[in-house]
Amino acid sequence: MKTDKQKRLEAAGFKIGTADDFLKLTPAESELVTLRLCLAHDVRRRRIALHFTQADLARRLGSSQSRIAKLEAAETDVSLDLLFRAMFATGAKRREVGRLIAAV
Amino acid sequence: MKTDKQKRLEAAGFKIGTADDFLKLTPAESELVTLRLCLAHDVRRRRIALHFTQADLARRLGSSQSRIAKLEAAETDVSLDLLFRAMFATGAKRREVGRLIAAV
DNA sequence: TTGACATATGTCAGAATTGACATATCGCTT
DNA sequence: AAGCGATATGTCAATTCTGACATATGTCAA
Repeated sequence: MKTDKQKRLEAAGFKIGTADDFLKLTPAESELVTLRLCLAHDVRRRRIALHFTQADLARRLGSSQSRIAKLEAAETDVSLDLLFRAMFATGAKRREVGRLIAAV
Repeated sequence: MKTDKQKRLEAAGFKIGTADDFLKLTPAESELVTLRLCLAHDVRRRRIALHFTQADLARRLGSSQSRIAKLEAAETDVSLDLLFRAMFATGAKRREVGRLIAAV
């Protein structure tokens, strides 16, 4: 879900850093980018806390190690669906996920 | 993102109601279904509160009226990506979305 | 070094999701 | 009843996302 703006900038040689909206993203776009980043980060955090390898989590999800690597790197071809399924596959409940998302 | 179990049951003539896991869903599946339902419901609630028609919201999202109808009905071919983009397009912030998701 | 294990990166054909469109149905006013 | 605006439902070609695979890179111990 790469925006046109992101595509243009990346074509020009720029990369998205951890900061969010120093590019002129609409508020909605910015919220979405941040959401993806914090989910990706938390999947990794939770996976490691469980002493799972990426392959372990992939097996649990019916996915593959390479896709988990991309997911944790928040690559643009990873869907929110997969991110949430990964969260839930690490045992997260809605309450925890909600708290994560709500955190400023 | 229809699970095999859901597919089997629906093939046998059953329909998913508003209740969640009276079918034998794994906890992860159940969390995902509930998440989708409450997002879909809240998009409609927020849209109506803004006095938007489905077509209005669709325009704002670069989508179409029919897709918004499907989204609000939580049809299975609607992605979480679209659900979240719709939430943000109604002006929701992560904090509100998080609270919604965390709510029991 | 070598080997073993974990993670990263690139590719691709198949699957899922998309917006667009047509059309049906509903609710409401005249 | 007829007209109108809003919503629902079905279809489909194009786009996006997917798991699988190959392979590269990194890390650590023997």
